[in-house]
Amino acid sequence: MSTPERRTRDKERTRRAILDTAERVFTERGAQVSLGDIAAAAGVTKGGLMHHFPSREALVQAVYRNSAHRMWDEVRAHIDLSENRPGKFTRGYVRALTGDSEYLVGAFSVTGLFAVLGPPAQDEEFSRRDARAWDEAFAADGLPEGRALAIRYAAEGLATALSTPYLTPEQLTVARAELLTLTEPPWT
Amino acid sequence: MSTPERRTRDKERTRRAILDTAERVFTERGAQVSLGDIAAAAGVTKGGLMHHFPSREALVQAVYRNSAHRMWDEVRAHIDLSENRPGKFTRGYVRALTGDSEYLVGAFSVTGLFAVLGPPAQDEEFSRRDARAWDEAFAADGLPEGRALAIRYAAEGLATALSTPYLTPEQLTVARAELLTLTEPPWT
DNA sequence: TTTAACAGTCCGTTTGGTCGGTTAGTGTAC
DNA sequence: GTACACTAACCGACCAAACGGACTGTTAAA
Repeated sequence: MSTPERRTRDKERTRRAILDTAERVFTERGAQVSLGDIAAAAGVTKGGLMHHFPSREALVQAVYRNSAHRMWDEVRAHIDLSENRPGKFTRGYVRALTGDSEYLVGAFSVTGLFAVLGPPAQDEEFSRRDARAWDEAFAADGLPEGRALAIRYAAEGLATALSTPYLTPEQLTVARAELLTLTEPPWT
Repeated sequence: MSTPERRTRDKERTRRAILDTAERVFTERGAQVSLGDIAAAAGVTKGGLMHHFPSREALVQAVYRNSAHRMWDEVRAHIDLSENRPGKFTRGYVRALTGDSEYLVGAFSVTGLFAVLGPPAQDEEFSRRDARAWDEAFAADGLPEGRALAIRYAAEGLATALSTPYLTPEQLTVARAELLTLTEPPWT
């Protein structure tokens, strides 16, 4: 049959399930959740999880990298290719981070969680490369550096605040509109 | 004597030492550090720590509240009382959060750490009140809401990024200057 | 002498990780 | 096409270490 039937054992399917579940559980309950809890939430035993990710460190790293990639995907998806003026990338960044995508919120939370407060030096080289890539993308966007930095970190601050119950949808809407306006001239 | 001599046992001194040490260790190594490690870093045994803070929850709550108070103190200290125009409070906020005070960085990190990703409902009522107080302070500052939100969250994003090695001092300086400029008219 | 700020020890629980066993998938020979 | 062999996905029981917290002892302060 052409329709991929449901098999009881599927390496890739299980791996994905564990990865997605781990990301969700991490963002919901913090970084200290146990492997047993993650495994249970993913519908596997801890032994099964250990088969796919030989250590906790390995799982954390996989979740982290996966989220980092999703960040890029999501931002690219929010770039309006028809815009032929500076700030295109920055606007995509703002739209992605301040949008209502549950998907992206998880990715950003995990990225921040492990980048800022997670296990030290868990994936240093990768983090450094990723940070540089973001810097370069913003630098190539044609906005004055200060303005770009302000907008960028405002978007990140908003994305972080989205995980709390203290940022109202109205505030988010207003802030988002302001950030998009700030990407347009005059910049002075 | 009027000079407070160094006593070998001093409730308040020890409590402060534990509190400050705990905050430092939390920001350095994440929220999962053990009480034993905190106690050792503070120069006390775990038993001694348990005498001052009967449970882990109690210690976390004390650190959290302490940091929240320090945030207010630091921001107030950075307000220029001679400014007689809108944005006074917001500028103080920016100066405090984007300054180079190691002191404040720790406070903000811990606040964010436990507010966003820490133990759920560890001090919910207090958090809610605190969040409302910040909202009201910004609302009373005379800036357009969107502009105020953008600046506020940019400052917070920058403060968060300060804990990482990926924000250069030059970037911080430029971003800080831009945020201060954004508090001034014209606001469009 | 009394109080309380500690130190030191112990225990039940939880955690990350290991290991041997079980069974579903897959290639191969007939 | 089906029987067989082999690989690997997955399970379940287990262990040593670490943890939070309770408890008892010790000693500086009042």
